[in-house]
Amino acid sequence: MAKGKSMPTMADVAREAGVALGTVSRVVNGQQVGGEFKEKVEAAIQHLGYQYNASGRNLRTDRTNTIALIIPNTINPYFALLVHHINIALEKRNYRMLLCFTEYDRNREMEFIQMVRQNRVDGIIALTYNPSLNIPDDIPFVTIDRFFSVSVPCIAADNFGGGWLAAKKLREFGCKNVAFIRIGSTLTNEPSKRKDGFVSACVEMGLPFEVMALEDGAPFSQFEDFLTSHMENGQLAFDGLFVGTDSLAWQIIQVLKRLGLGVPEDVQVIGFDGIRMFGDLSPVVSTIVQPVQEIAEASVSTVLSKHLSNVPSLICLPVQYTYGGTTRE
Amino acid sequence: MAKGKSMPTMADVAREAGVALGTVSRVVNGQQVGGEFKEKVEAAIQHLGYQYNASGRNLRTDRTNTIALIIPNTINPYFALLVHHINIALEKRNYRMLLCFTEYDRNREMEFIQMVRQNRVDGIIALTYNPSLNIPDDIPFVTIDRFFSVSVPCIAADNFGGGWLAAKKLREFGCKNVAFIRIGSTLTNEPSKRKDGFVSACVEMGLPFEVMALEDGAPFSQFEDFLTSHMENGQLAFDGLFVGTDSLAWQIIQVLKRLGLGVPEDVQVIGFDGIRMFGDLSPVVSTIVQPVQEIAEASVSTVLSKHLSNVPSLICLPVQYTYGGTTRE
DNA sequence: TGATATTCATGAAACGTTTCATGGAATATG
DNA sequence: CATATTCCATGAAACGTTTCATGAATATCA
Repeated sequence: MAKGKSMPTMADVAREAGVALGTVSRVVNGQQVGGEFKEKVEAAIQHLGYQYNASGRNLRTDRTNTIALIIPNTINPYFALLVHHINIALEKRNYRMLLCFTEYDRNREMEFIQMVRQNRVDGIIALTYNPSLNIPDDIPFVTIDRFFSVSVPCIAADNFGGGWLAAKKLREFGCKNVAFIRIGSTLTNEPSKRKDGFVSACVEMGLPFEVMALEDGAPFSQFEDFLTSHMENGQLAFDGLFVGTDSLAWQIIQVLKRLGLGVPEDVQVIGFDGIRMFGDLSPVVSTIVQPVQEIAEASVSTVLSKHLSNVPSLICLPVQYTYGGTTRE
Repeated sequence: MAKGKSMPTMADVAREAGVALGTVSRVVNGQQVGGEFKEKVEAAIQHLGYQYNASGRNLRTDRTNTIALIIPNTINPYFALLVHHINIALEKRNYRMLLCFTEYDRNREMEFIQMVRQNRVDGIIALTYNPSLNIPDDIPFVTIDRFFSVSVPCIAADNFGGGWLAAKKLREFGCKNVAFIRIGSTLTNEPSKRKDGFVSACVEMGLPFEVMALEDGAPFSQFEDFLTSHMENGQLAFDGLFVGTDSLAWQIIQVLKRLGLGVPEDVQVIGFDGIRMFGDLSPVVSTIVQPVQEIAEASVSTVLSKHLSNVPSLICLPVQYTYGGTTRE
């Protein structure tokens, strides 16, 4: 390791400044130090180009100022956005992020838990699809979008409210017959409440609805079958669709177009997530936008809060509807 | 920090197993240890649930098994993909990744260099837009897409070849009049070679071409002006466009459609990067695909190679054309 | 002025690991 | 059987920091 042959240490600084080791430490950490001493130490630090060694500090304090983020990947734009905002929130507090990509692999998740323990992270934020994950009880642990137990705080969007809002919006746009479409075995997780909110609102408004749900791994063609089976001479039985995620919504829209249906003229589509093209251009579809920044901020402040026991076990953050071209404006 | 009150150490294991500290260390590190001892130590490790403390090891060895990745953000899909593959390449080698998002801010970059030095990372991989970045010479340093000097290895796609390929493809599709469009002050960087390759191929093939380049921060409307100024009774002067990035290509396509031009019927468009919708669906536009996985792998193996001086100063990796619906198939 | 309180630099200990010199036991060699 | 050799567990030192008890110097008060 070409690591500068050997960087100066506090001892070097102390020698150069003619003070004790502990004095240097207090200067570096911004604690009370007599003016004259402080100047000498700072001069020596400048002169030697001293940079403190985090390894030494970590060892001594048994803290690393690092939070592990366990997440499937960074390819999915929703995850990418989450990583982004969590990093910002951590950095603001002078924390580092240790990223672990699970790729939805449970074995990898287990190994990560072990690895981050070896690295003595100060906390873990996890977005996992493994309902039987063994959550360590000796490290502050917070989940996103997945509820495990009342002793593990969960941060999520208001999925129920999002589903509700989607139904309201479709009604507002004049829809007479709607459907909810989703994929993924998320039955016990927070995002499944999107359906509940949607259904509740439809019932309350007396809006006829149908639900089409596929388990993880089911062939996408089943959606196509579902749609075609609800068509009669070129007309779809639904004039409004609420789809569980933007990604799925996009795929559904391709199918609709292939079936000769216009979006939003013939059928209006609302997705969920708030994905934008290239991360910064306009939203891909009309959608219920997740409050990603707020989720990130809440996750970080929760995992870092010293008294984890006083913290709510579930935090739901408000969502918004955004127009993206697949509904009437 | 609720860190398990105090996790067992090697000393605890040694005591439990009735052996010396160093013996435990050698078992943990898989070094030669007599069978009987090894068993006893492993039993004690199991029994105590011992996990080694990386801080102690880092301090002692002056290595952290961590590489810093300095990159603008993870929102841009190209960056997200890069982060993804670099993480995989590092993990394969039992390295961790310390992520630094610059948000294109030079001050932040400088602070990161300092921070990663404090954290004693074993190397740095950087994708930076700051041509005057002060590159440390005591930490292995590798750049992606930006060439600094022969002493700093740069890994990049074959941008020249990509531009060349784009021109060939447009010609192959029957284009008679083409243009290159780009944005960004990348004049001294690798991606600027996209233009060079494109121009060279056009010249060689005798294909008439034009170049429209905007510096960073210029208003996007100038592209619109450029296009409209090259229109006459609803016809564009070009029947083929090569655009510097997929993101820009997407925006240009929106403008073309607004101007009543069909893509690819009236004008064919090729982008650069290989961005896919939602990270995994089909490509957004026809494009020259960056070999992201290869770039990641090369960056990691280069930064970790012990003898950085024997390493090429520029590594260009081959690109591919992919159909995405904005050219004839 | 003398006694007491306050401030703050000092020196040493401790964090958990790796590594190195030491030497005892077992094995090989003559 | 004596000596040389190998093997490998041991104990201690070291990595760079923070923190704590100590005590000297200064400030406060009667």
